[in-house]
Amino acid sequence: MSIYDTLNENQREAVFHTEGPLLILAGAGSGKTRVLTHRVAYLIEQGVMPYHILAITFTNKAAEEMKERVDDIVGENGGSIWVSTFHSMCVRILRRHIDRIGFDTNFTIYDTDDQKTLMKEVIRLLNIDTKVFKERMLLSIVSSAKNEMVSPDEFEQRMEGDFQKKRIAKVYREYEKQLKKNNALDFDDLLLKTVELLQRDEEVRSYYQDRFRYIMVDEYQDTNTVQFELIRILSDKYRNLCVVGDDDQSIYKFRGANIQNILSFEDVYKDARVIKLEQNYRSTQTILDAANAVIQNNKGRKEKALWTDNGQGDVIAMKTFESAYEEAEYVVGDISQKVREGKEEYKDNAILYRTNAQSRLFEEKFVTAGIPYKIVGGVNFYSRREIKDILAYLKTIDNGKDDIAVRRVINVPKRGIGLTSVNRVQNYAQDKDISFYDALLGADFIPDIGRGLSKLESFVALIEYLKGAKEKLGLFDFVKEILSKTEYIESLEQEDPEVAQTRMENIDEFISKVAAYEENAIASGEQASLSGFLEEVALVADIDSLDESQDYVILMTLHSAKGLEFPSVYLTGMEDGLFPSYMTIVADDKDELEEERRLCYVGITRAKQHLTLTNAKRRMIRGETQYNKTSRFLKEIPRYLIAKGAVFEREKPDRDGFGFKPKTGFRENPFKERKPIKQFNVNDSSGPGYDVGDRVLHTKFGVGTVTNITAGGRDYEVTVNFDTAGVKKMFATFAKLQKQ
DNA sequence: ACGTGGCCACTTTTT
DNA sequence: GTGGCCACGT
Repeated sequence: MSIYDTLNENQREAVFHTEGPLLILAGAGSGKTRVLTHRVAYLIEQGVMPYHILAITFTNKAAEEMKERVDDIVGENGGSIWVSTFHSMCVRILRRHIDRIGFDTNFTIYDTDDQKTLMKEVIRLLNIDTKVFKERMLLSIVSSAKNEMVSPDEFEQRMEGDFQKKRIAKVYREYEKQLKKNNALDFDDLLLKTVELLQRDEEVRSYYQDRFRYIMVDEYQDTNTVQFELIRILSDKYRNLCVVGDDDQSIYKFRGANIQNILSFEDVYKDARVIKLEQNYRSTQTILDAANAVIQNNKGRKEKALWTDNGQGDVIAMKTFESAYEEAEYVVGDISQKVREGKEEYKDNAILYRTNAQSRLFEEKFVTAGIPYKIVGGVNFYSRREIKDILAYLKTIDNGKDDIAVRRVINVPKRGIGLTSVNRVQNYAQDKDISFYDALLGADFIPDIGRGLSKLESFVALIEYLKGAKEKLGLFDFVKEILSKTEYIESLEQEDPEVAQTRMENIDEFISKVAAYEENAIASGEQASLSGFLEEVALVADIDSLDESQDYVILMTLHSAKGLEFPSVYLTGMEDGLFPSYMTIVADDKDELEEERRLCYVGITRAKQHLTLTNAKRRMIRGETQYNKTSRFLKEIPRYLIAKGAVFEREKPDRDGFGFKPKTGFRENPFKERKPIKQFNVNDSSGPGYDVGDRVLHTKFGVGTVTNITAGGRDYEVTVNFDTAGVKKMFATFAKLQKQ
């Protein structure tokens, strides 16, 4: 009996085929993760050093899971294999070697917001008319150029003769120049610069080629041109490249994914072995039939048909509602009922939708019904204002060349440095061709700076002090020091007491993340560096925070759902104009519609047992009521698979036990016990109101036991071991822990 | 220097 | 319905 006995014939073949290029066409739910992990185990068993194995996944979460599962099979041996996303792998390589192509190794990573700010700057510098070229559009053009590995020079050549487009080439060039000046890379650069480095530096190239003798790439259908080039170079010496993907699940064309990477893999690698995995272990036959029926309407795909042993299962539920409001009410009520009857847990249920905006109605219903839920995506935690402010301080201290970060915090909290002063510094820096912060260091040479000088000097003194503090303190204490020395919290309260509460909760969560990062680093014997933390933060996706051990209903877009599975799936907003989106309908572009259809296919195949499809006749979009028709994708599902529910009537929700509170009364979120914000200066003898050993309740982390309390200068620092969320350190003032 | 009020564009999806 | 931006007033 070996671990490979549980695999089917095709899966085994994929596991044992270790030498040379291999394409695994893995249909949804066909056990590709099992194949990949077993393949790693097999390689190690065959005597391959773990050190020589590289596995690339789509998200950090997938990478974590894979590491765990490999460890389960081969023990800690798996520890030294590289499992990471494209982006984190590139960062790791670049941090070591990017100086060889003329960047500092402590570069900053720019997120979408930073890119926007930078682009605005470029637009200003070049006097671009934003009526003609929108910054959004410019960014997307630059991004696709980078994804296609087109340099500014090439771009300009291609645009020869078109005056307008030549202007875009100028924008591209200037944008690149600014990035370099700020010692920053954007997301696309992470990939592009790595390829550039490998192409240009023979020594680095052969080092990594020799290191990564066995390379595996998951979700291959969503790789773009640079990513393809990257793995092509890396695998060029040993050619042991195994890619796994499903062309029917390619949904990131808008982000540069090149479906040709998978469709023509066999043309590029003539000796490639191709293995199809068509047996599905996830869903019922009914669900698969529906998925197959939908996807069959696409033309450009590799023919395949999923099948399963799982049996027919339930028919698919389909409900039409008068309004989106009723749709949400039904879904929430249905889940609530199933849980009450003990049929399922909350976490068995996922609500999927096309656009993030649709989450709002569901959220409202969940709050009133008192049901735990988790929304994935939407406004990224790290792009909230207060978090970006703190991050900008950290970046300023970490990389003084990052002008965008410095300019963000120079007057936050308000310290009387206005636009005029900032512009003077800016112009001076530009003149002398030095960074913004370097200009501040020599502020007394700046012409006309006048009364602003003392304020600038005290800002510089603050940053310089913090730079010193960074060396002496651990990361956690250092972040606390920043908050205290800048008086950031106080300024929040002063500015707007209403939202200060939420912002402080976010800051509290951020601090917990810092603590978690530090503990994690110490546990794995690494150094908890500021740069390391910033890097991790820049590369996390919201989906990475999904925690299967927590019992909550999960809400997310169809895009985020890729790679996941749930016993019950609600595919909501199945309306023409919403899904497929209005844009793709009017674009009248077959390819775009096919991509939407693949998205539908992804959604359907997330369901293991129960699939519910819903739509609403009327819904508010951007404050306007729209009347949409049933989604064309719904009509592609054969009728016999569907139990069609009548149009929803408001049928005595109370007797049905939907459990909704009457509309009047009880509008407050029951999770949030509002207490007056406790002031700083807790130097009184009362303590935080609980003690070591007490059981306490936190709004986000649930119940836990207090393991430590230390009195800081102005606040108590509490360590709590939460039953589900693990150990967290936090400030008593933010945490608002309730003694149980 | 900084706050405010009105106008506008925006929403498809994200590492 | 919301957030960003500009113009204006203090």
